[in-house]
Amino acid sequence: MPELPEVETIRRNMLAHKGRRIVAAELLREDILRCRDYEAQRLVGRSLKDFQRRGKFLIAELDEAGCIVLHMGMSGRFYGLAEEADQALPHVHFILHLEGGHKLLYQDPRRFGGIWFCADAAALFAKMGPEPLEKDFTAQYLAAVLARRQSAVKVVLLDQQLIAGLGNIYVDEALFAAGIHPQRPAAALTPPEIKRLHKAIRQVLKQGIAMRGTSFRDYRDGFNRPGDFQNYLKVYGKAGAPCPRCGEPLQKMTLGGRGTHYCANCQA
DNA sequence: CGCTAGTCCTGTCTGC
DNA sequence: TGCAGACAGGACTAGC
Repeated sequence: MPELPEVETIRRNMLAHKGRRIVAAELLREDILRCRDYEAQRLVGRSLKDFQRRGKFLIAELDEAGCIVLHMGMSGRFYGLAEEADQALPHVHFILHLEGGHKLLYQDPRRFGGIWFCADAAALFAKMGPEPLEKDFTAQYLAAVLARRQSAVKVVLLDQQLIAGLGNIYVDEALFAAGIHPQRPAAALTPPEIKRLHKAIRQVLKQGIAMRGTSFRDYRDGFNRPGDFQNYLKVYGKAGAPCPRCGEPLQKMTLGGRGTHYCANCQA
C-alpha cells in the first residue's frame, strides 16, 4: 500500500523520464479517471516537465495543459518499461508512451487508486495537511492537532487532512518507535510523548525512503522492483512474533477498521 | 465540526 | 483437492 515513502521512491525513479515527450497515451479503463479537465489525446506532444509528490499523490507536471495526478490506492503500481516489453500484463489501466522507446504503466488490480487529468492540481490538495518531512510539521503543530481530537491517536495520524502521507504501515511503526499505544485518545498524549511521536514519524518515513519503500505485498517502485523496508519492520504484520524490544508477543487489534500491530508491554 | 460505519475492489489466504 | 468465505485497507460519503 503505497504511502509517503513508496510514492516518494516512485517519484525519484520517474525523474529518469523528466523532459521526455509523450508520443501516445492509452486510457484503457475510463472509470479509473477521477478528473477529466482534458482528454487523454491532449497529452500527445506534451513533455514531462517534472515529477512532484503531495502526500500519497504523485504529480506529473506537463510543459502545458496542466498535469497528470496519480494515486496508487492499495495495490497500484506506476513504473517504466522498455517499449518492446509488450507481454500482456493484467490490470493495466493507463499507458504513457514516451519518446526514446519508453513507456510508463499504471497498473492497479483492486482499483482503489485513480488518475486525474487536471488543469490545476492545487484544488485537489487544498484540504490536505502538512508534509511530515517539511519544516511546517513541527511538534507544536502535532500537539495542536492531537489536542482537539478524542479519537485513538492512530486514527488521527491516518487523517490526510491533518498530516499528509501517513498510512497503516508507517503509523504502526512510528507509534511503536515512540512507545505509544495506538488506542490512546489523541488528546491524552503528554508533551514528552508528542515530542517522541513527532521524531518517530519523521524517522520512520526517512528510513522507509532510504530503503526504497515497503513491499509487504503489492508495492513496486518506478522500475517495478520491490523495496527493502519490509525487512526492517518492527511490528507491522508481525502479530504473535516476539517484540524486538522486550520479547513479549506482539499484539494485533482493529482500530478505525484497520489492522493495528503493537506491543502491549512497550506501548503505554 | 467531530466521529463512526459503510462502500468500493480483487488476489490471497483459511477452513471445511 | 476444491470451493466458499474472510481478509487486506485509502479515501470518500452519509448520518448522527
